[in-house]
Amino acid sequence: MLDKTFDAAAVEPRVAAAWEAAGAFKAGAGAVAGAEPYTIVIPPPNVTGSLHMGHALNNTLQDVLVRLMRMRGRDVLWQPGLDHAGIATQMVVERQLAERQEPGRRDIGRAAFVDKVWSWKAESGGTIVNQLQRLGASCDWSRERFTMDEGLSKAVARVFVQLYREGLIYKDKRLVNWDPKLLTAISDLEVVQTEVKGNLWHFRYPLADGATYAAPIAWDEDGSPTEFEMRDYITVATTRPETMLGDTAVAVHPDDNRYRELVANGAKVLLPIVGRLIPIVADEYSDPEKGTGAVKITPAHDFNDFEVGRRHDLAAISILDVEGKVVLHGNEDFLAGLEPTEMQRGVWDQLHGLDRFEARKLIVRIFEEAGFLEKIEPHVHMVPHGDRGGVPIEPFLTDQWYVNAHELAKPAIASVRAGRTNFVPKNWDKTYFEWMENIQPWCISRQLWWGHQIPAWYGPDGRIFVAETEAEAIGEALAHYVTTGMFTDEEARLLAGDPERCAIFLTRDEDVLDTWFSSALWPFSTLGWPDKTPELARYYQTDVLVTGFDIIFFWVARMMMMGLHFMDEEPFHTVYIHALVRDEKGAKMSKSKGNVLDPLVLIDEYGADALRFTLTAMAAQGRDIKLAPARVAGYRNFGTKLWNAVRFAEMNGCVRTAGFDPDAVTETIDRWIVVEVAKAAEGIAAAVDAYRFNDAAAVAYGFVWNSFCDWYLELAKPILTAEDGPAKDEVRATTAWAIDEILKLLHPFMPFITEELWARTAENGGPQRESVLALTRWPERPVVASVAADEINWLVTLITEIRSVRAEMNVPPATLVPLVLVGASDVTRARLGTHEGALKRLARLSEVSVADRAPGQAAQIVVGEATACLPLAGVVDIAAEHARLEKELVKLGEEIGRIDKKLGNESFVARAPEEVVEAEREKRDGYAERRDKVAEALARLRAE
RNA sequence: GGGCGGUUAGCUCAGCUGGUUAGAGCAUCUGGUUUACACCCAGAGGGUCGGGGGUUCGAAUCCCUCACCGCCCA
Repeated sequence: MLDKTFDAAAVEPRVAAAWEAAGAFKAGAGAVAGAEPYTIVIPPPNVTGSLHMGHALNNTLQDVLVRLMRMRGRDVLWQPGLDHAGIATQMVVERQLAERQEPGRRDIGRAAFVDKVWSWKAESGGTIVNQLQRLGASCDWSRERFTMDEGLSKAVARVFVQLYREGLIYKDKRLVNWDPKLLTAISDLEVVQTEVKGNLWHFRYPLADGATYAAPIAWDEDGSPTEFEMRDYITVATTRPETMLGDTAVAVHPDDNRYRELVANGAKVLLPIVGRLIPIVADEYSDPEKGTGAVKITPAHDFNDFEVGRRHDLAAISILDVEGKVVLHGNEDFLAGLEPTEMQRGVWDQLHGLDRFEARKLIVRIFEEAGFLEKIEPHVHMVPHGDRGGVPIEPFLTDQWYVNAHELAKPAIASVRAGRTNFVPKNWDKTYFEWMENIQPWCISRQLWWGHQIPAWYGPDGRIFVAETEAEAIGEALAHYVTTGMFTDEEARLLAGDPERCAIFLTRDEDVLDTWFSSALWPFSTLGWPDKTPELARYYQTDVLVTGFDIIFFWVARMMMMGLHFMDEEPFHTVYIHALVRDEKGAKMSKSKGNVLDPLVLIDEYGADALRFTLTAMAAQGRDIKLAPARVAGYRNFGTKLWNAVRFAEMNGCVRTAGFDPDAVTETIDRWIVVEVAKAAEGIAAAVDAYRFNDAAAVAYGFVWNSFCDWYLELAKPILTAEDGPAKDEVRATTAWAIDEILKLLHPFMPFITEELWARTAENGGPQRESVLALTRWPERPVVASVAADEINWLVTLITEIRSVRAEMNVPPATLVPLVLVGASDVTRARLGTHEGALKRLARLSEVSVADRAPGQAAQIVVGEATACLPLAGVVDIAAEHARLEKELVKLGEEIGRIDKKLGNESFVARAPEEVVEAEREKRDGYAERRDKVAEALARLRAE
């Protein structure tokens, strides 16, 4: 006997163990012979991560897809794994070393540090895997992969080498986003723009050689200048004063009349503090409306300035070191062409070695003291910050490795254009195109130790040898240097046999690759590529990538590029973009706001099934999910409802019957529920196929609660309480069968409770279960038209109407009243006979009869062709009944009037489709018939 | 500034390609222990579908516009 409620906490681990024992999630488990593969690769969570709501939603949806497909007999692989999260992981381990007061990364050296990272991973990495299992994610955990695995690393090396040889990977000196705290380059996508309250400092740069110009100082109403003054300086505004040390120009707009002559005359500015003569260039980058229309140009410290510098062939002078400290001494680029005065030297000495923010203060002070500071305006602006390190990033000029993303993006764009890969919802392709068509070179090198070390070696002359292994690189290098005459054949042979000497003469690039470089290969590297494995042949192309829109650039774009280049086929034909989970007020969940809902806490409180069902039910396309715990509680109740329905069946001896044939049932309610099951199965599957998860959940919920519990079981009660007999046997068997089907239908959404009930119901007898529910076939029965549905609809309407009238007339529930049906057809009379028990029970009737004439003092309800009369002399307020009928009459009159107006409109009748017009006519007839009957009932009442 | 999306019952949201009496859950109100379930049952109230304009025989649905809100990219 089942308890009154489902104990999720106790059951979930047991069910999980049963799945594990059955190998239920293994690739191909439960597949029918000759099944088509169905593949999803999990968007690899970060090895340092723990489960948040986004993961919970993402993986619930994948699991719904995967479980449904598995039940339909497809050869399913849901490939799990983790990415190694270069920066994040390195930070975690470094922090741990610091907390334990152990020697730091640089003290112990690279090899020892990487060992520490691996031991950290073994101990505490990947907690999210267990958390995903708690959610019920039916991944093939036996195939779990990690981007740093040997096989995946081999794939990374192979890809790097091939792209290098194809010229699609190259080394370049460009501005990168530099994190001065973590001392590494990061990609655009790892940069977050944060609003900062800063200042706009207005600096006066003196013009060289006594040049002057007329600057407007007063304007008329139209904004035309009316007064001018002669100036021997030009004012620039900046949010980053310290970068002025690296200024190499001042830019003005070519159409800006104020400066036209200065530009034409080749006037120069004498850069304060530095003493460099820098040109005034005309460039459209500068906005004449903003400030003075003149802007300082620091190509080495600003992305826009870098482009301006390129256009005007300006020097890029970097004045900061990797930690963001000013470096002037020994800075060749800076010193070039300068002849500093004593005073300047003194200032440089002060500035050298200062942190960038300290330098800022000092420079502002110097400008102020020199009278070159015009004004300071408070200014709120966006400052790029590293998403891991949290400090403002510094555009920094360095040598890095790049992928020619522009080239790789071309086929990736074409695939989506041609519909070989489709976004769901469709409009996300705009975001994809927007980004892909403006894609920048992808900086893939990172100055970290944790990650795939770049397979590039440098010879003594700096020549680069790129190869998958060190041995190959040495071979190539020696061959090369023999041809250049550096070594003889003999020397080369000796060197090749002496690894230690090789290591001295060839040094490997110290940097590692961006984590996303390896994630980009995920859809095929996890299947064994570059080896030609059976899994690769079978499961690539995968079916769908399920992810959030914020990750389109990270995963979708990169997987598309790499998949197409190396597999000649898109990694997935569909990209389902789901919503963001927000708090109940619609705010993004964040630790600082303290509005984070922890999925694990919700699982503890309500069970994994409740959380999953909630997320599924709320996963409407194109709208964010505002999650309130009350919703989870509501769907927990749904689980309890199911649990109790099964409990009720158990109490009534509803045991599964061997060879039960749903097509052979004869009781009306049984014939009805058989078809309803088929409808629900079809509705759910169709909705999931269309990625309309919320629709699927709604169909399942409505079917189980409203159709099955509220009506089928209630209608079954009179039969189940009656004497034993064939009807009771059939209802029992049908109930047991229907519950089996319901467990299947709900299983993709609520796997734990359904699996548990699948096992518990088997304990009550009946045939042995052939497998766990997870591997049981999904119900696929044709939906057929059935007269039983009409009959049940009639019954439901009749009961509902009677209940409604009773409530309205204030008939106490305990009072049983007689029902007299007037004007009933033969069919209705027959139905009345069939369902008398249910009718009496559910409408709380004392007796049911038919008559030719309505009894007096009765409430009257028109149901189809008949009128149901509740003789309520003494119980009912006849005046109230008058009013009720009159109200209904008015309402019917309004409806008819509305339709008449429509049908009276000539162009409606002429232009609307025939079936629409016909439907309106039928509707009108129905209303009219009903109106007549209600009018009759009213007349009868009045005559009394 | 560019792009995307939203605005439907007190709340959270459905409503796909224009034809419904505009739905659901929660909340509210009324009543209820009846072979499961009070995490329950029955019944009820509540919306001029953000404003304005247009297309159409017909608009919550398509178009334009305005307002407000949100997100992404500058």
